[in-house]
Amino acid sequence: MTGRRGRVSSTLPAEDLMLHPGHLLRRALQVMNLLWDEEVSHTVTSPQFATLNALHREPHGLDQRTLGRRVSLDRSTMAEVVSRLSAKGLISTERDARDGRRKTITLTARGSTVLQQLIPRTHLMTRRLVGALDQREQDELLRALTAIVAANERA
Amino acid sequence: MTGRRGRVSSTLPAEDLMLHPGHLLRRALQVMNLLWDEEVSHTVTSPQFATLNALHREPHGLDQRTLGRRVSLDRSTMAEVVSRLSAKGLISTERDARDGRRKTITLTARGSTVLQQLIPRTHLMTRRLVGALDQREQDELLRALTAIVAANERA
DNA sequence: CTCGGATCGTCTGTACACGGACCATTCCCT
DNA sequence: AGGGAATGGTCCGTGTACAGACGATCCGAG
Repeated sequence: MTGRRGRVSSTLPAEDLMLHPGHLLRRALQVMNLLWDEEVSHTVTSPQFATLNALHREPHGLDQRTLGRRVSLDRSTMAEVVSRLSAKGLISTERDARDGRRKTITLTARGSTVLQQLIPRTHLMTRRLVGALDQREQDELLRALTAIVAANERA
Repeated sequence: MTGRRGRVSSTLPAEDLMLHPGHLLRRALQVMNLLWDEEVSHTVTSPQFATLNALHREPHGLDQRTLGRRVSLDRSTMAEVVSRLSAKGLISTERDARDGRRKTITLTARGSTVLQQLIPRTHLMTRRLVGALDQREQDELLRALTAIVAANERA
């Protein structure tokens, strides 16, 4: 009998990763990215879409840091995303006149058009992503993910 | 009245990303990675853990491609993960004698020890990750993520 | 007005993640 | 046995993702 007392030298069985929410989150995101490519765009990624969306109806634009907070990207990553969107002509950047540290990011006309075209496609993608779930399960998923994110808003 | 017919020139309102499962998946994974660092390990990442775990109780080892399939990593990424785990001495690689194309990956004694130490920590991490949900909600989340992943097993 | 701390953006280094091109090896069919 | 297709690994390019160091700028306390 492998008792409860003393050191147990035998190794534990391998973990079933399918029971680990963390592992499943990674896999689900992989699926999402796959569907994004198929249904939404080959050129604009989902973080890029989120960025364009955050700039929509912000006539004065947003500085890079604030933009990052809105779409949940850190400084470094936001800088790269901004650089790529800028190269594609979907946003324009300008140094803030009042605060020399800040960079003001604005949606270009082309960026706005692209955003409008992409929005309905994201909904199609989402339908495929959660298509295997019934309405109640979809609601539960949204609630659960929101709770997880909200519980770690700190920092 | 902005009618239903004809081209609508007015722009649609910005999307609320909090209602997009795709966006929430990305954010939830960010939270997971944060908690992983705090609760599990600063040196072994979650894909690395998944890799070690897949090798557990595989005395003959696995080739890189099969390993990748088990943990859901493509060839390129698996190669890098293997390289890093190898550098840390947690796995060992060897050319397959029978099939010169294959590389056989085996868990080292040190890798096995590290894996055993990490397993209980991953459970603590998971508890924090889904701590805001009651048991039923946790089950629903697992079911939903599993369904999403299973629905895209193709390819 | 000046200096010290806070803030913004940049840059570097590390790590996942994937597609495509490429080479070596193996497998299968003739 | 020979040759073409399939397979395994590598390498390159692109794109998130984040921490830490750094310089420029701003802001508030004295």
